[in-house]
Amino acid sequence: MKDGPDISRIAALIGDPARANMLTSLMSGKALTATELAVEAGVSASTTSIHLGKLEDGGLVVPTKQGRHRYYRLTSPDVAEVLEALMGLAQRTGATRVRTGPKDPELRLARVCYDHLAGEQGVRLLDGMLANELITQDGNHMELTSKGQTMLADFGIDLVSLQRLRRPLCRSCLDWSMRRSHLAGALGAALLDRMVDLRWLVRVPDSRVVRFTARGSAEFARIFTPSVLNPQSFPHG
Amino acid sequence: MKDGPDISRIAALIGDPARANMLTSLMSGKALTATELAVEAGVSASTTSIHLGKLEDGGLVVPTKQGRHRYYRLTSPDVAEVLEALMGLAQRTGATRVRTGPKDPELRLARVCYDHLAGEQGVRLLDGMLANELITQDGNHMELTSKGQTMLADFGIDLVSLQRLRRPLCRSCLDWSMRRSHLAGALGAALLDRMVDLRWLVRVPDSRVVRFTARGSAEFARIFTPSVLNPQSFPHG
DNA sequence: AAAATTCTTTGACAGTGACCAAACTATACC
DNA sequence: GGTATAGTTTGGTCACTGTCAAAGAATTTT
Repeated sequence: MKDGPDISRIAALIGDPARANMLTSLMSGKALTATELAVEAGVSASTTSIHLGKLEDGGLVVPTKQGRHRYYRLTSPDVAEVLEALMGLAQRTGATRVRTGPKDPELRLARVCYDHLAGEQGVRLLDGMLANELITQDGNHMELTSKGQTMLADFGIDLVSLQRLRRPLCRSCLDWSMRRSHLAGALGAALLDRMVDLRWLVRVPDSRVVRFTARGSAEFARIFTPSVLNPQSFPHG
Repeated sequence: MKDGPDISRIAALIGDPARANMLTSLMSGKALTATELAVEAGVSASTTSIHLGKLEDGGLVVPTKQGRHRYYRLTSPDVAEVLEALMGLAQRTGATRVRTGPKDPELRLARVCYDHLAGEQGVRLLDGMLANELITQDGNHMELTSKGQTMLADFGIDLVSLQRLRRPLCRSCLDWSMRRSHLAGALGAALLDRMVDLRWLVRVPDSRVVRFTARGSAEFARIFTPSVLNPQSFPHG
């Protein structure tokens, strides 16, 4: 009766605390060097090397050689999605980290999920885009409306080059803290980039947390909030 | 930088092959006894007992004492969702079971995901319901339309008692084989039950596979296919 | 009351895997 | 070319966990 793919190999990879820490660190979307990951995981360099080898064999991370550094990143947003799902279950079953840091509320409000915005604000973003009919959703499949295309072009996002990527433009990703979907995919990533460019938000160093600036917070609410139904004017910066 | 819940505990639980087999077996939605799970996992009764103790401590399964049997089931559909997500990743990273049985194509077509329909037909069901405007979706949050309420009542589903449950009525669940969402939640479960009652489909014993009967296949296509946009008449019985 | 069954506990064993320090390779900087 | 830095490999230790058989507890059947 044990039909389906074998999940134990992958789960075992994530099941080691040191490796889980490395993977969680990589959820910030940044590629990290082996040494940085060693510090995150709290183990020696040699141990880290072995762990990273296993993660690579298992297809969870991918190295990029750059000079004498090896930068590691998650293989794909799919991996990030599974990690988010696990975090959700871990939290609900009470397996929360003992030191539930002061960062926790900030993390719930807005954080990076691999390469796009997650948390309360991430969910709000997707809700707003759906309500404003910038995106239509049908199952897990989402599409940009023509209204959405105009709006995003105005917002400074180059849709043409995004569509040239092999990666799906819109995808939904389940949020561990909100239990709702937020926007992933190439568009989700581009939106995060653009908001950082506009200084709507700044990334907290060495963390997944992002902080909205005062102006960013106001603009974000004005433009991506469901109640707003009329055409918008966008900042150009 | 390792912000967020600790995922390694849960992943480690799933990471043991014997336990992974047990959990995968429980994806059929049936509660199984310790001995049955021992057979599935291919380990002795004593080993099974220890495994089940750990899974219980970890909050992944829940026992029900019944006479001299102990029936185990997954704690919640959340757990099933994580398992599905892991199966998806496992398959994409090529960690497929070596003996990729003949059941595989059937499994992709239609299977039970804990308590609702998954696979190609499961995805088709949700697509059809969205296209026919029986359900609206907004992020991960879905709601039944008034049209949907009428239709489902006609179909023989008691929405009043469903809504009395604590469980959300509509929920989407990501399908490992299709990479699309299918309908979970109380309604997803009720629909599966009803289709079994109507003998539209039969469950293959000791498996997650479900087989559509000839009539069931025709009726299902007629009623839940996106192209159908007009009011339907439903079978009663 | 005795026998059969379901499951847990105990005790013992084996294998695996995580870990580190030190030696080694490769790249970059001066 | 010599030295610092980044990462891997090697060798060895330690702890944990999965495993089973056999005995024990709980419950049903005869």
